[in-house]
Amino acid sequence: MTDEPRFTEPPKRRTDGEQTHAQILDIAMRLASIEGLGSLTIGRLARELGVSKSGVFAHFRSKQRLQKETIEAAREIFSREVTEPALAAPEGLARLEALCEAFLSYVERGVFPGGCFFAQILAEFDAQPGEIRDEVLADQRDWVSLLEELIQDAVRRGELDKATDVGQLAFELSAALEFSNYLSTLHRDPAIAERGREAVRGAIARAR
Amino acid sequence: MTDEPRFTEPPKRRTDGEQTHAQILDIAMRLASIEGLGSLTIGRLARELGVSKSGVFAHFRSKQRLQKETIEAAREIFSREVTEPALAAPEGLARLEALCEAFLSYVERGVFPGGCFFAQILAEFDAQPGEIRDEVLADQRDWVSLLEELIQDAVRRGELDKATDVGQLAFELSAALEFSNYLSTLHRDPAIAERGREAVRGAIARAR
DNA sequence: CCTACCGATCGGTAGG
DNA sequence: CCTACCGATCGGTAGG
Repeated sequence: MTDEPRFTEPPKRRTDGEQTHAQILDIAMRLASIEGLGSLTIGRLARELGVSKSGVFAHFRSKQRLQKETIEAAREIFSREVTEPALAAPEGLARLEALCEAFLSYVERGVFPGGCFFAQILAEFDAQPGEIRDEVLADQRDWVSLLEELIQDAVRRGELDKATDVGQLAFELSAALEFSNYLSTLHRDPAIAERGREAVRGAIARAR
Repeated sequence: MTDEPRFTEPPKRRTDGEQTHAQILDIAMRLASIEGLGSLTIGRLARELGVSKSGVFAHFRSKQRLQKETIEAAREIFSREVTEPALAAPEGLARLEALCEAFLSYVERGVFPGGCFFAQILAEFDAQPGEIRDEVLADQRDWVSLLEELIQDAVRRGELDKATDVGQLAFELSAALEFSNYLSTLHRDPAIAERGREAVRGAIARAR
């Protein structure tokens, strides 16, 4: 691979070892979003970075550990790019709408080159019991909890109907967002994100 | 012996080679629905079937070919389990509803042990250009075309509103069905299919 | 369908 | 971070 633009270096000082560690995880996240977390190999990462295989291995000591740290690094990106911007919106319905828009924007902006990292590993590990699937389950629950919390807030404030089925609305919003992610990635067509936006608008309008 | 003419012999009697070929594809579909089409290996299939690696290899002559034939075999299962039963319903809205229900039932019945085969390879190959992705694209287009056709029929018959956005409704139904598949597979909770059913009912009700 | 093999790559270890 | 290595497995070939 060629040198790709990196995130601008944060002002804090890192040791060389910490920098390399972070660089490995950066490449790992991008690769995993495209080819899956199971297709990650230590040798491949070493080639991409131009170091020896055992040079990469030394940072993680097992493939499982590499996979888990890659998920953890992706969580930080997701928080920074989706959750935190949305939580900056005013509480209530506006914040719920901001979260949905932040997700669609994150897919459109290509934060991960293979689409949403967590949508990828959901489909990859949904039927493969083990520690990775448990992580996927936890992330899925956190996402649904966040959505339900924002929906509940909007209901409490009278911006959504008291009779709203909170779990059902969270399901329908998630379905629109995640399917939008898969189709956008497949077709590379910006019109797909608009389908997602319309679905989100419709689901929210019906709950008013 | 088998030298005598047999009039009772079913015409679909296969040679041993054809039977083995079909058995390999059967295991390949199941495995791919769980672990992905990229994780299929010839050696693994050989072990599962109790034959030699090159015994399996001889049937396909390349991994690509194995993958493509696996997709083709899965299409036949999908037709038999989802599309054909739905097309047996009366034309119009009833047929559209039958298709959605047939999909949810196919997921619930565990036709593939890892959930819908095509949802799996959609997520797996959406960002990996190549011949497999092209197959995924074609299948996705066929699915959307079928949905849109049934929606259009229902509109023509006055069972759905003339103002219905056909493409948008097809998107929303697909989103509910596919997300239902991923979550059902992840949680192994029958309540998820009900979320899907409710989402389908809602989307159709709004288009009436 | 088999045995016997090929070069490449896998995750991981030893020792520095 | 490196070289050098381990046994296992990969896709694929040769010859039967």
